Amino acid sequence: MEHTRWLDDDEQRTWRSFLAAQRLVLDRVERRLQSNAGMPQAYYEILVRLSEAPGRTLRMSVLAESAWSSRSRLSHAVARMEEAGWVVRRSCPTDRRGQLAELTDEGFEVLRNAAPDHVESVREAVFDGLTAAQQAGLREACETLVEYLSGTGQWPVTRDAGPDGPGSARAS
Amino acid sequence: MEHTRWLDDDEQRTWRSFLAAQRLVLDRVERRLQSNAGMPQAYYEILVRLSEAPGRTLRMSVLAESAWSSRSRLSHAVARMEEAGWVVRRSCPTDRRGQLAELTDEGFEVLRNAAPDHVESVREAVFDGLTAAQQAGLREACETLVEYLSGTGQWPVTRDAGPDGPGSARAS
DNA sequence: ACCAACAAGATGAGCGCTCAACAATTCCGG
DNA sequence: CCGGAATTGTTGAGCGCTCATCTTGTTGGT
Repeated sequence: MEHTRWLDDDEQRTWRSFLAAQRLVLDRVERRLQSNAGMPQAYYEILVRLSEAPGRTLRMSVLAESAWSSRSRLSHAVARMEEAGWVVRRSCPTDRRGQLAELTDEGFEVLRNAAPDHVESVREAVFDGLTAAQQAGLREACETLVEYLSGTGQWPVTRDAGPDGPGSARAS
Repeated sequence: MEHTRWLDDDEQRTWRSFLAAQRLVLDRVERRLQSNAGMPQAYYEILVRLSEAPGRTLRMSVLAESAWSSRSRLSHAVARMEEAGWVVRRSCPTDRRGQLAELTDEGFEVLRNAAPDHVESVREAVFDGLTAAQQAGLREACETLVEYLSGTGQWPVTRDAGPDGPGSARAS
C-alpha cells in the first residue's frame, strides 16, 4: 500500500468527535460505577449477561462473546469475581475443556444494588443530552458498525447470542 | 432518588450497540496501532496534538485537555515518551509550575511513519462500513455529546483549545 | 507583606487488560 | 482407531490508567 486514503475534513471531525464522545461518556459512567459499586464497567456487563442467561449460567466462551470480551480478559475477570463471591465456576458436563460460570445469589444482589445508579448515570451521560432523532442516528450507526465488524477476526466470534432482552436484573 | 428512570427497549438497544461498537472499533484500531507503531492510541493522540501546535510545543495542562486526558495520565505518558526520545519537557518561562512538552524531530518522524496505516485502519473500521447518512448521524450525535459533556466536572476542563485543524502530520 | 486557598505537575500503589505461551480436551482425515 | 490440528480456558509478565497524595509555585484578600 503506498497511496494512503487520508480522511477528509468531515471524516476527520467525525472520527475525532467519536473518540472524544466515547471517552467522555465511558470515563464518566465507569467512574461512577467504580465509586458506587466498586467494579469496572466490564465486570458489570459480565454480570448482566449472566443474570439474563437461563440458570444464570453461561459457558466461558459464550459469555466472552456476548460481553464483547476476549477469553483472556474474561478469565481474569471471572477469577476476580469468584474471589469476591459473585460467581462460581463449574466444569462443563458435556465438554471437559469447558467451564460454566454461574452468578451466585450474592452476585445477583450486588448487581441489583448497582443497577439503579448505573442506569441513572448512563441516562445523564447520554440520553439527557441527545434529541430523539440524535439517539436514533447514534443507534443506527452503532448497530451498523456492530453488524459490519462482527465475525471478522478480532475475537473468536461465532455470532449466535440472542439480541438484548430487557435486563432481568431490574425485575428482581 | 428512589424512582429509577430505567431505559426503555429503544434506549437499551442504543446503549448496548454504542458499547459494542465502541469496543469493536477501538480494540481494532488500537491493536493495529500497537502492532505497527508500538504505541497505544492515547499516545498517538498526544503526538498528533503536539504536531499541530505552534512550535510543536504545548503546556502539559493544555495538552491534557486537548487530548481528552487526565493530568495524571498525560504525566505518565509523556514520561514514557520522553524516555523513548519522542518528546522533551522544558520548564515554562512564564509560570514556573508549568512544563512545556515539545515534540522532537524523532517523535515527529515516528508519527509520520505511523499515520498512514493508522488512518487506513480507522477507515476500514468505521468509514468503509457506514453510509454517508450514517456517518453524518454519528457525527451529529457525537458532537452534541461532546458539547454537552464538556466543561462539566470530570476533567479540569477549561475549553479553549481550537477545534481540529487538518492533521499536520500528514503534510510533511 | 502575609498567609490561606488554589493550580500545575509528578509519583507510587493497585488493578485491569493484552500478549504469548501453555495444558487439557475434542475433532477429524486417513 | 490413531495422530495431528483445532478449540477451550488459564497463567504470568508487562504496561497504561486511576486514585490519592505530595511538592512547588501562584494568587488574592486583608
